[in-house]
Amino acid sequence: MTAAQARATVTSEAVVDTALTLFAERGYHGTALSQIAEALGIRTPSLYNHMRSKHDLLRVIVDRTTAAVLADFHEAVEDVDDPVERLRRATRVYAHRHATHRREALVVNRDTGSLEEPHRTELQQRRREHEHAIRGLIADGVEAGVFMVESPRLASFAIREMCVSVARWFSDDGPLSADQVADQYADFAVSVARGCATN
Amino acid sequence: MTAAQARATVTSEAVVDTALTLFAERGYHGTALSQIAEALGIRTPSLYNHMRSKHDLLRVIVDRTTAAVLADFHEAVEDVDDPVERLRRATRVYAHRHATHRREALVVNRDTGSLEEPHRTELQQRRREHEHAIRGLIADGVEAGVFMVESPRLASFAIREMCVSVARWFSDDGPLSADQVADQYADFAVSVARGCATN
DNA sequence: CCTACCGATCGGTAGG
DNA sequence: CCTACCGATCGGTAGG
Repeated sequence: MTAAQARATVTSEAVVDTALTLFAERGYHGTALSQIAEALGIRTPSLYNHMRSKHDLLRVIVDRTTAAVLADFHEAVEDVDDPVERLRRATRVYAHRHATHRREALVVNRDTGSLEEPHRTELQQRRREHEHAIRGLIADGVEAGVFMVESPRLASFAIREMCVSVARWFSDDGPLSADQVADQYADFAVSVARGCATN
Repeated sequence: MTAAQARATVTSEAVVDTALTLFAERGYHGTALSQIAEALGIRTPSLYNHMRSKHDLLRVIVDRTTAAVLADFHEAVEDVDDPVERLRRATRVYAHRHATHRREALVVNRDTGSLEEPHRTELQQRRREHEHAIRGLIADGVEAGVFMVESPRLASFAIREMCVSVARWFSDDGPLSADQVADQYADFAVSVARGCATN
């Protein structure tokens, strides 16, 4: 089921998925509902059988994605005690998600600002939660003497954005798999936290 | 000269500057010319005395910024031979620029895709030039035996985006100056390139 | 799922 | 620098 067909039958999921593709490509404000409808092979008003509004499509996308990021994190670090390994796993799963869910990442990072209140604040809160979690892992490692950074806050910013950026270039047709990229980025993250720049 | 005043006199630079602020805040497609005009205290059609089109405003912003990034780079590494110091200086100046030119960075990274051809391709070409330059520094260090990464390409992606992200959180009112942030990010970059994750 | 249609707003032009 | 105005398109509704 790809594009225009006679008397298409469309689901809510298909609408979200198509919105995801187009929002990622052109941005939320750069995408018209008519384009989403056309990609699904229906007329614009028919979309309203499957969604509340354009804004709600964005809200759903951002909501799901940030929830999944937090779930990933907790699953990745549970049952692991070593601070280095905890950071490695947390960053690996975060980078991995950005290779396998590129569209979601692009939309969240580009268009969260277009959310209306109270959604915007709620979502930023959830992203902050992930940032604080990563920052905590780094601070734990510093306390344990295995990491050496001046500011866990700065390091967490740098490490997280490094992982996020995978969404901007990763391709399934590229030379490296999502797993391979995630492993290397996890190494980058640990290198940053260890702080081996000064000799 | 801030907002609405009776019979304002506006310059081309003021229009670009105001566009920069609003594009950074709401995105290119999320900003109306009427909002730019209002911020300048004039009517929308009067903008056309100082610009060619909305699209051209974006083009000018992206064009200037990418040119400045390349100029920064070349000035930073000239007369430096040590590969470690070359990477340190290149990333320091890049991070520093993203702290001091936040709006420009946000617009370039968010809205370059909204440029029409041939501008879009031209500008991506210029960004690629910077990426290749950073990649080259890393490859030089690997060859010299001072850096240790599997893929200079991946490392350059990670390091560059790390620096870019400074624009997303830096504040003049924050605890760290642009210089201090730039120094720490340069350390992060060198740590990544040295590859001290595996023990 | 459709056609018909809404008010609002968009970027931009004419003409002074 | 302005007023007056353009066609196009926006997100969304009515009603079936």
